[in-house]
Amino acid sequence: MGTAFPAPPRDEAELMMRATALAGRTLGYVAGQHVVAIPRDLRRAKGWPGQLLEIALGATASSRPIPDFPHLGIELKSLPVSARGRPVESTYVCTAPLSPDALGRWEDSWVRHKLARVLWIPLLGDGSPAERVVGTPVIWSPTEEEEALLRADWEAIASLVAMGELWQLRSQRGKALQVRPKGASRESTTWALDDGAQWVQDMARGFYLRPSFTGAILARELLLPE
DNA sequence: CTTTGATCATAC
DNA sequence: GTATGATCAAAG
Repeated sequence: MGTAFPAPPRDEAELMMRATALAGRTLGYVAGQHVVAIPRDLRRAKGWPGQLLEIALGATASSRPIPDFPHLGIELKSLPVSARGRPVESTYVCTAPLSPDALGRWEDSWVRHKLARVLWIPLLGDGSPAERVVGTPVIWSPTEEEEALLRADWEAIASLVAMGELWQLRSQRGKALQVRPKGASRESTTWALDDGAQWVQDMARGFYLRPSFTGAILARELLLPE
């Protein structure tokens, strides 16, 4: 049996060693190693795969707004993929603040910092959680092209927020980065500055990466046919 | 089949 | 409510 709660990895190399060692294992096996209960499906345990991988790899950030491996500056993201290695879901990045001050500039935005270095762990299979299989890990930082794409999408969104045009924050915007609802329900709200510079409650939203964007990363790093 | 809008669990 | 971990499920 493995250690219930492994210590954080010393460095990126050790993290990659651990991640590589998980490749080919089922989530059921990994859960057994760390004495983690397995849900029968993900309908009421949507974050389970990600949280299991955090435990298995020694992540420490928990629910704090910092990278999963703070001392390494690395964010961990599980990524469900099809048999052909294509992402089947978008990837949540972070909350989208709806006021210009909170959004800040691209250079010091949450999105840019979170995506500066990411460990992607593909997960294969769409059956029971226990039967899903860990894929080959990918450690990634945005290329110049990818950063430019993210920046352009982010700045288009930021300008809408700056003008208080909250109704224009639609999911269809953005080639790589989109804004979508993010909350417990459609009633989940957050404070926002509207076009009359008044503070109002508006639907809570988050930044997400489109599957085409994450798919291109996997295809390149794993030499998959696109 | 892909995308969008909605939703679930948990910590604080 | 804000943050983390995301996927579900209806619509296009």
